[in-house]
Amino acid sequence: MTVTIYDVAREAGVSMATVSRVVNGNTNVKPSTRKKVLKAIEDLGYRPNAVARGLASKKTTTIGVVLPDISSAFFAEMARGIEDIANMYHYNIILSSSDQNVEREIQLIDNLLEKQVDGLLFLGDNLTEEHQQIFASTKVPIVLVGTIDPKHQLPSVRINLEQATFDAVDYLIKKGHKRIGLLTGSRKSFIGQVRYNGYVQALKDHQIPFDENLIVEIQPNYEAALKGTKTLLDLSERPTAIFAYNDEVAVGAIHAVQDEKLHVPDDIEVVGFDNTRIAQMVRPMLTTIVQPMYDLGAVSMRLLTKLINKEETHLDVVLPHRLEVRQSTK
Amino acid sequence: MTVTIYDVAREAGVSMATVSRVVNGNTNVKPSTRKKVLKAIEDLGYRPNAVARGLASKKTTTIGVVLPDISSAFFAEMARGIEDIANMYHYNIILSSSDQNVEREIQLIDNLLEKQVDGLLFLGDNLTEEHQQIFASTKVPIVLVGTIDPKHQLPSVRINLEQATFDAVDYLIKKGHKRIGLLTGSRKSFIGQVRYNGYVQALKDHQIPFDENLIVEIQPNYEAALKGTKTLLDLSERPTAIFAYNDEVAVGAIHAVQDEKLHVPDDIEVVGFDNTRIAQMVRPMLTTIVQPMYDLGAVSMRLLTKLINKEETHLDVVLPHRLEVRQSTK
DNA sequence: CTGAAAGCGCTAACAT
DNA sequence: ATGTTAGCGCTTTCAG
Repeated sequence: MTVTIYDVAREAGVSMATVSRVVNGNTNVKPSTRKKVLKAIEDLGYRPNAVARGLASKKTTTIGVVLPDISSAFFAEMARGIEDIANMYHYNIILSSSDQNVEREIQLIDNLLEKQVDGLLFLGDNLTEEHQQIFASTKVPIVLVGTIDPKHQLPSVRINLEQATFDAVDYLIKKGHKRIGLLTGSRKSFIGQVRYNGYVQALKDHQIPFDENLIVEIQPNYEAALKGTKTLLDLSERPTAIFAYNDEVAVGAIHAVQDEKLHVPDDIEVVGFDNTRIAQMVRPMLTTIVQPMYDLGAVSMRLLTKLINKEETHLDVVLPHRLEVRQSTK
Repeated sequence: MTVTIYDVAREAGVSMATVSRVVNGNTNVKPSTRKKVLKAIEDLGYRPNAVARGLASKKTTTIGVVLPDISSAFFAEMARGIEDIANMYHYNIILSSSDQNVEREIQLIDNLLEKQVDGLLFLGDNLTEEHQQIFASTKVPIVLVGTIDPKHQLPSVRINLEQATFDAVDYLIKKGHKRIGLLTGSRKSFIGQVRYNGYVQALKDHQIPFDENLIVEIQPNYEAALKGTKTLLDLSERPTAIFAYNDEVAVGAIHAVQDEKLHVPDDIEVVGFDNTRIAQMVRPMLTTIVQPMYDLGAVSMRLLTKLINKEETHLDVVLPHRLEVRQSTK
């Protein structure tokens, strides 16, 4: 039924080794026999079986990607960066959304490893003991994207999240704000902790008193942001600025402020995070921390190819971030 | 180095066939020997090699997905639907973005076929002769998502695009509009043609004269929408309503209108398409055609599993759409 | 309920 | 420059 390398060999009157050589672009083939083989391939409609090749060569040219949610603009953009570079190096990617569920993450990684991926890209806020364990169980190269290994043992590419958070809060403080609301994710995750630290550090540097009430932990989505902001606005002494976990949350914050007949940025200034497409698609346009999502994906994929090829490379890449000032701040 | 099924067999004192049986949950194994095998697996840290399994069984439990751009909210949402159902049936997905480039689409499909995917999901506006050809070259089940095969030979799941377009324009006409701008994609693509037809049909049904100037073909993104809308507004006799290709374009249209110091919906009404997350995250919130993106992905993946298992099933599934009226129309 | 043996389609030495 | 020969790690009859 299916035509194999063996059929091509017979048709072309050569051995399968020779067919394999021309298929794989090996130069040691006489032009005339190469032509014969190519013709046989064409005639028979031969399509190489990558699974067989993978078994024989122990390389699958596919890499596994585990991320929280592909439907999120943030991760989708990273995924695109990953894909483009993967493609450039002739890798395919197997994508899996984990919803940040540890058990599921582990299961997905295990599954990917069974599929013999040549490398693994992991995007997720938290690196538990279980993660460390499964990562240690394999020699497949792994790189962390957007996170960091608390133990600094795994390669990663990311921005300096604590610094970025610090920068945003520092910017607000320098504009005179003393009460800055923080709409953030769970402080139990590593990332949540890091961002919390950045916030606290900025306050400390300017000797501004810390108020627990100004910290609201939410799921990072629009609806939760609406509610979380309401909580902030209902405070007896409400904040004059809000730093949001990401752009979607920032948009929610703005709308919640507007719902209270207040004005952004005149009454309350809002700063987002990420600079996803939406940042420029709302009015007022968002002042936000620019995180180079596409590049994070692209660079980590590039790093992974180097690891796969056992090339020398930096193992902890920190990409630049910056604050883009637009209309949601004065 | 790597532990194989053979190692497990030796450790457990059984044959590899038996190990294979317990790994694959075959019932014909005595509980006591099953236990022995499980212990050996645990002790050795055995991880089945899916590539070898794929070669032997001719099933890879992975399906290929070709879509225009994973970083687009529209496709990312569909991808999530695909993924969830794929996971439910224990399939992995290999994702590839094509940028709607025909040559690249063909190449990606070919590559996926080499990888012996068990099924293929294709999302793209256009089905050329080349597509038909490569699809015909394999017996791997294929389903079209969001599009339709002009020749009605391939399974597909979609909404009735022409009807949806008609509905939106019809709605606008019934509100008294006679000059309705259409910000659309290229009419050369099959989809573009279908949507154009829906627009024209609605006009015809209400005996409203057609004006070519009201049709502006653009790339479906925010920036292009800004420009395209400007073109529309600069018309000597400008439209009183605009129907946009998708929500992002609609947002661009709204902002372009506002840039001209006009008001939405009072001066110009705007209708979007898709109902992506952004529709509710802008002010005014978008009136838009609701396209069930997640379901389109989920249902097509479900259909694909049926095809793979050679089960009976409908081959042309049309999912419902509807117009969600919000603030961008009066 | 369990084992033996023959592939699955290809790559990679090793010869020639 | 080309052919021969072992596997790669697993599934799947077929026996027993």
